[in-house]
Amino acid sequence: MNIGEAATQSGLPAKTIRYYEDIGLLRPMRAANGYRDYGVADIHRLRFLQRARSLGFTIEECRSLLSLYEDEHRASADVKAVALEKIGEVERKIAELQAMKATLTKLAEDCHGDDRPDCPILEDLAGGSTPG
Amino acid sequence: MNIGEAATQSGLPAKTIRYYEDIGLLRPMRAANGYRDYGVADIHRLRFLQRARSLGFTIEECRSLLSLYEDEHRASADVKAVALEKIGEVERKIAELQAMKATLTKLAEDCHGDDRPDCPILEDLAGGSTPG
DNA sequence: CTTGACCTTCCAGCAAGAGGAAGGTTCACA
DNA sequence: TGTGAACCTTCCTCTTGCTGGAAGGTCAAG
Repeated sequence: MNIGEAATQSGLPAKTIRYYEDIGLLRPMRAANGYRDYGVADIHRLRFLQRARSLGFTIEECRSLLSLYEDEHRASADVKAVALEKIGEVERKIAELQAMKATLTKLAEDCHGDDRPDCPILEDLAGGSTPG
Repeated sequence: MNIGEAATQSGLPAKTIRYYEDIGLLRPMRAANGYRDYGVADIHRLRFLQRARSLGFTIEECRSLLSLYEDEHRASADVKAVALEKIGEVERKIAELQAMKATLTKLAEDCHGDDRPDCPILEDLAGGSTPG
C-alpha cells in the first residue's frame, strides 16, 4: 500500500509518516518503483503512534511503548508506570494552565474594557510601574 | 547595567535577554567596551516580558502588548480583548489535557500492573489488535 | 601577570513536524 | 500515442522560544 493510503488508514499525514520513518519508528518495504510499500503491521504501528501521540506521549515515549508492545515478555507494570508518569505530567500542566487562567481572569475582570487608556492588565504586566 | 545584572533584576536568563534583543523586543545602549548597557526602562520592559510570557502570551502577543503599553492613547478594551482571547486558548488547552488525563487514567485503572505481559494500555494503543 | 568572572559573536540543536521546490511514476482519457 | 492530473520521491528551509557551546575580548583582584 502506498503512503497516501497508509495516511488514510492511520489518520496521520503522509509528511508525518515519512518523518516517523526518518527517525526510525518504522521501516516499510519499497516497491520496485521506489515507492514506500506499507503492510498491515506498518499500519498497526502507525495507528499505535497516532493514538499514543494524541494521548500526549512524546516521540521518545512512543519509541519505548513500541518496544514494550513488541516485547512479548514485558511486564504490564512497566507500561503502567509510563502511563502513570504521563498522568502526573498532564496534571502538572493542567495545574499550571489553571493558575494562568485564574490570573488572566482576575486581570480581565479588573479591566473596565472601554476606550479609556488606563488598564490594570498592562499595569500588572509592568509590575506596578506607570506606563511609558 | 551589564546583562548579568539585568538578568538578575528581570528574572530572565542573559541568553533570553540577548534573544529578545535579536528579535527586536528591546534595544539597550552599548557601553564603550561593547557591553550592553541596560537602563531602568529596559528593565521594565524585560520584567513586562517575563510576566507576560509566564502568563502564556506568545512572543508576538508580547510584542502587541508592549506596543499597547507604550501607546498612551490605547483603549483598555483592546488589551482586554487580547486577555480574553488568551483565556479562551488556555481553557481549550485545559479541556484537551483533561480529556487526555481521563483516558490515561481509565487505561491505567484497567491495567493490573504486575509482571504478566497482557496489558490493556498497549491493547488500546494498538487499536484492539493483538500484540506483535 | 595571571586567574577567573564577566562579556561578545556566531553556530548548532531541541520537539515534531509543515511547507514547498524539483522531479519521477502511474493511470485514465481522448 | 499523448497529455494531464494525481500520485510519489528527496532535499531544504521554517516554525517557537529559547539553550548550549566554542572562540575570543574585558575587567577587577591578588
